[in-house]
Amino acid sequence: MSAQAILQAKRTRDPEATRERILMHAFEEIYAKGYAGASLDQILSESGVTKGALYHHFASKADLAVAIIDEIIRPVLLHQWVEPVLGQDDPVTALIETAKQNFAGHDEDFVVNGCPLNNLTQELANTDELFRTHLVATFNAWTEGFAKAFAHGQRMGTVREELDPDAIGAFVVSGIEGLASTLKTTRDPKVALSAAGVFLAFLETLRTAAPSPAA
Amino acid sequence: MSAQAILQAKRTRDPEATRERILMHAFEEIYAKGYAGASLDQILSESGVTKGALYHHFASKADLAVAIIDEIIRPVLLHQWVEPVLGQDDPVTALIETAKQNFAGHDEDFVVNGCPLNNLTQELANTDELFRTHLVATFNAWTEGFAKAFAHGQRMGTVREELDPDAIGAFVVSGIEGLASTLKTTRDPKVALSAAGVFLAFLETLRTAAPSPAA
Amino acid sequence: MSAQAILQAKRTRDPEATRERILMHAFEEIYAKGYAGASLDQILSESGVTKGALYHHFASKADLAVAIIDEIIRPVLLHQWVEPVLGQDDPVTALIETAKQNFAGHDEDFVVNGCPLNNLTQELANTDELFRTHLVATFNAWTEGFAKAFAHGQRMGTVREELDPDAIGAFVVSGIEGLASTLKTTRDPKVALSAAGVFLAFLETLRTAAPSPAA
Amino acid sequence: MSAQAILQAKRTRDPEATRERILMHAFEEIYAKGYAGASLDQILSESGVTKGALYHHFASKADLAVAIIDEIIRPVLLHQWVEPVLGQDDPVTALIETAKQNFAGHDEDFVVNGCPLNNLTQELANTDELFRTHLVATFNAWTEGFAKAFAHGQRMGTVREELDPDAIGAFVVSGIEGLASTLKTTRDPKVALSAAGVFLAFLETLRTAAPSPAA
DNA sequence: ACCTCCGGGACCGCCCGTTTCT
DNA sequence: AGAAACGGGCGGTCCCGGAGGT
Repeated sequence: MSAQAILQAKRTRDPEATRERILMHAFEEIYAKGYAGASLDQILSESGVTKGALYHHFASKADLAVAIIDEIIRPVLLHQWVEPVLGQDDPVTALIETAKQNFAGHDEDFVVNGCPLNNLTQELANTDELFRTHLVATFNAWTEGFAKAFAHGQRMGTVREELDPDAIGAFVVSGIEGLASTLKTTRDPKVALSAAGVFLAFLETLRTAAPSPAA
Repeated sequence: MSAQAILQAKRTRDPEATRERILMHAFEEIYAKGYAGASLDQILSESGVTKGALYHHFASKADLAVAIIDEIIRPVLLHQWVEPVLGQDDPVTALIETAKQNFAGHDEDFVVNGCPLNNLTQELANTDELFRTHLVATFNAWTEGFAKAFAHGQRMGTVREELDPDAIGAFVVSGIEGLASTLKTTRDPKVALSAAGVFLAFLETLRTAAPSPAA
Repeated sequence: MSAQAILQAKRTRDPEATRERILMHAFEEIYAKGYAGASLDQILSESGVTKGALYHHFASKADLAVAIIDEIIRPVLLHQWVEPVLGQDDPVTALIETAKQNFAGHDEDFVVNGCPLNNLTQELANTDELFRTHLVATFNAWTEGFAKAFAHGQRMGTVREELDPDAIGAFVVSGIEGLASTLKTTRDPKVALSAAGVFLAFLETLRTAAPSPAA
Repeated sequence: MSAQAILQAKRTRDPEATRERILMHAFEEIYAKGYAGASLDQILSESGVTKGALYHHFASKADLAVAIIDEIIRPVLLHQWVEPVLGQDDPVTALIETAKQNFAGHDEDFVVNGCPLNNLTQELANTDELFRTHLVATFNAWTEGFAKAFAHGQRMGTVREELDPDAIGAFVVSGIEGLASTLKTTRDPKVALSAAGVFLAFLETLRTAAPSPAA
């Protein structure tokens, strides 16, 4: 069989691609309407996939949601927030830059729909232990990413030594979630950005020595 | 009509009480399961009220949710967070005390179900303009309450003058929401409280030079 | 309100009648296709009733089936088999006559679909304890009806005294079920009737004294 | 191809064994849950066979059921009931012994699930002509087996001559089915055995004048 | 001979809302 | 003001079967 034939075959019968199609469209639908509000039929009709294919790849709607958390939300979150900061000798500056980009370069989706993790957390964390497990795992990965970054900064002498990296990591994530929630509520970037400004000002206080907030 | 008949009628025919019953049980159900996940039939059977009574008092499920936002969530929130701070000459100290109480004296509900406003915001802010209007109104009332409190503190000389009361108010609310979300996700008071500690430490920086908590 | 007005109102909104409509059509459908094979949507469309009405009167498909057993199958069975025999001084003769009528005057339904009790028993007795409870209750009512009739015959001196009424009652019901099953299988009244002939010949042996089967 | 490869292939590619696996597991599932209630997917997962293999060996679910009737139910039934009786000079004694064994040495399955033939008959005899054909063929084989046995007994002088072997055969099968149904309904061996006692007593009346069980 | 992947229909249950009536 | 009957539609799930591939 030639390489071309393989490619052609891939087009008509490609489980990986099918799974991906479902996953992406399901993410969009759930992101926009929430877990309970999302309709599998809607996801199916928009992705051009059938019931049979869906239930071949996922055991249930809940299983689909779990896959979205693990395979989409978590990696994207880590990519957007942790990667640019982790391993930097000056994590505070890196984090501030990252935050500015993520809040300023906000796509419409982020303003309207908020943070995907936060959405699912609010809706599902108290309904099903399965969901909470995967949501917590994502939250922890995010938190620990920041904690590691700050600890490295402490070793490098750019972050104040007396701080607890874990506590700061948790607070930073918590703050980001709060700001995302505020942005989604008000839909007014001005309000959100002014609140974000206070947040960034706080981040400055994490540095060692010189740069004080009341300079 | 005999006196007994009147009493009997009073018991079954009490519009205010009926409305209140519906409202309270609906709040509980929606608080626990979200708006989409809540079932009117469930609310009805738990409150011992019938469909007829429900639709006499409320035009629709959405109308019921709006009433919950306006008549339960908003007043409770203002009572718990704004009242203890508003008008205080040292609002920062008052806020810190309030925050400690609200986060430490956490009832089980708050740990498991999170902040009611945040829950509804995440689920409904992007689905229906009606909902968003009432959610934003609540958010603004909360924010402005803090802003006023800080402005008063500035006039009293307990809060640093160069700060923008509106921005701080928005950030504080945003931070509270984020911490509530964290608590709901992890269900681990230790994690949430360590993040909250950072938040409180930040609040301390809002004071004027000489920090006089018990002055 | 005049009597006519009441009747007219009854026509448009008559819960009893609606319940009855559902019950009858559901019985027909389940009788013909079995419990698992029966479709609620089919029952609804044939009875002209809607889902809302159905689930107002019955909690589930299972609940509907239970109502059919209790309110249709059991009374009809007792009416057709037990009533003509119970209290008769010569129950054997009465039973033989009844059996002849029920097997000979068979409607098409009985030949094709068999005994409703037997059908449901075969399908459901081992799947759900709820079903079995109601099926056993029906079976027992039938059996005990015959037992009482035989005991009365014994007191009247028409039934041989050494026989155990309960055992005979159970055997007679068992035999009727077996014959109904045979009729349903073969759809050949000749075969079924020749087997039924042996059954009736056996019943003759239950009498006292003179009339022996080999007379 | 190496010897090992051949062995490996043998293990996975053994059409007869695969067919047998499917057949046995399908029988168990249908026996327990009925035809409509049985799930092909369930059968497949329990037997470790795939859809492809199933539809290679059987054209449809119905075809599978037909194979079960012809290749499992019929031979087992004939083996259990007819073989011990056929060709015996005293078929009545042989039948009584067989019946005692089959009803007393009841395995749990038989008590709970009843007679496989009876189950399928009740469910399917009136839905599909194909099914009925095979069910009737099984029923007839059973009936005729008994008829032959009784005719032989008549020639041997152990069975009363004036009886019609076909009628008795049909009645006996009918009676067995009825007793099996009773046992399945009540799940109470006492009730079933007392009814069975009456049945066996009837069988005794089939003998010629001098009852010589051990002659 | 066998297997993964997929097609699409239909099922039961529930849900929100309305109507009729007291 | 409140109670009960009813209207329909949509929800997730599962199911039988077939097509494509090895």
